[in-house]
Amino acid sequence: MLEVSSLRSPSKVDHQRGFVGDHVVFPTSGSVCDDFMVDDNLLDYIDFSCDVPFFDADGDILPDLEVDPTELLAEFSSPETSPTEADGCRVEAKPPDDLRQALAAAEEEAVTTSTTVEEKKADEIINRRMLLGNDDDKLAAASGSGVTTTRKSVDAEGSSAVTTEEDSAGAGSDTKSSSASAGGHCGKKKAADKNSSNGKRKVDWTPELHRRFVQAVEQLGIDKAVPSRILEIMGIDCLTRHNIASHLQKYRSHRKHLMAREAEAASWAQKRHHMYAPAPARKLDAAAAAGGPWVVPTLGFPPPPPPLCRPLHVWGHPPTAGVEAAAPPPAMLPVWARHLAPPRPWAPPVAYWHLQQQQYNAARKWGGPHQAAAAAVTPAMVPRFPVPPHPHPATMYRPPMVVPPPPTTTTTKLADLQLQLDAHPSKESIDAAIGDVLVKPWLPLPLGLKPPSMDSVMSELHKQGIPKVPPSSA
DNA sequence: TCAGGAATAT
DNA sequence: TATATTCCTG
Repeated sequence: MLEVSSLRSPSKVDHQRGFVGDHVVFPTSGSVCDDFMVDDNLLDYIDFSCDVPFFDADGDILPDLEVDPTELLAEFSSPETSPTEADGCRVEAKPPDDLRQALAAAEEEAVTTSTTVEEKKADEIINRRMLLGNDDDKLAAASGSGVTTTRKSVDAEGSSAVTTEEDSAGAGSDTKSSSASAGGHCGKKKAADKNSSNGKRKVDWTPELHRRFVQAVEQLGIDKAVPSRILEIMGIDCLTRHNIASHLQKYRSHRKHLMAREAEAASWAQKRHHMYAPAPARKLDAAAAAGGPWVVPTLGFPPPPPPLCRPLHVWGHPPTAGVEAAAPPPAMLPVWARHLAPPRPWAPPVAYWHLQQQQYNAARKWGGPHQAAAAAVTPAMVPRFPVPPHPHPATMYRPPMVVPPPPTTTTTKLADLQLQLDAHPSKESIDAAIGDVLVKPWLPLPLGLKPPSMDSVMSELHKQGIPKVPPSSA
């Protein structure tokens, strides 16, 4: 059968036939099979137990026509020929006479080798039957009158498409085949032939198919999910255990990879916390976690912010597509403890952004039932933290001077003092701050500034109403 | 003999 | 990169 147009661009016909190029296409709700669209879930409508095998497109297309049309046209295109004219898509528009003759010869050869009009019709019928299932009523409705006769003739004579397909498939792909198909075991050879039409065909794991896969895995549990059980639950006969095994391998690989990344991120966050939060600050963090106010660290870098990420749903599996569509996207959760949130936006490490991008990208492919939610996490929605102006090195380690607004009333003054007492660093923190400035002369200070003396610092603190801290008993 | 899984090929 | 195939092991 000659199909020049579908050779280069997957057409509607290709989808109806169940393949595009070398891939079997399991039509989904988003496919172009509008003619056969019955409801939103076409997958459920299709009978995947298709006893009529998937046909190999190669048998319908002349091997000679696999040549890129641009190559054919290259001979005929003059230097003045525009690129669009040299495009293969222009063949039908204005084919050169020589090319037209070549195509005609090829077409004639195609007709003589494989097909008659009836066979063309039979092919179309069978391909539609692939999509519609085996129900004869549907078949008749789809193909019109004369269907039965044609199919019978095909079945009786042995469809040239089927026969040559299987033969060519077996011959073509067994060049480095396993012993199962090329080892000479008749039983296995027959089994291989029986499934050759779908077994040899590359499975296109559409989102819908993957969704079923994920549901099966979830149902079994990731540890107990084995190909045979998954296949059983999925209930798609056209898939083989090997197909499932291969996909499961990739599924586990992706999952392992992402989990490792998550663990790495968590570990990194914990290290950062211990590295940059001084012990007194950690005490205050604990106090803040207990409900108290969070205290701005007076020394060191503020802890970097938790990149807000939606929980990884790449490998999560909500029960149904309907629930998934109705469910709102998962809430943004900070990777780090909430009480470590910095007072201002902070630039996240680049790795986190990349991680988010990968999560987004992976979710789009591997989100399965969560693809709708994953689609909501567009890159634009992933928060980008503006990079704050880089502080001058000279002021980087300077403890900020607390300048409270003048109290107006006694009550508010007391409240302010209490707030300061609550929020102010402990004695150890103050000592550390002073010590850093006084004891570490290598810390740079702005030009013209001298390190404050202990007395001046304590005086400043006293002015702010902070009483002297008695010597630590420890 | 078969299934599972990792490694390798396409 | 995605999927198929091969090979090894239990």
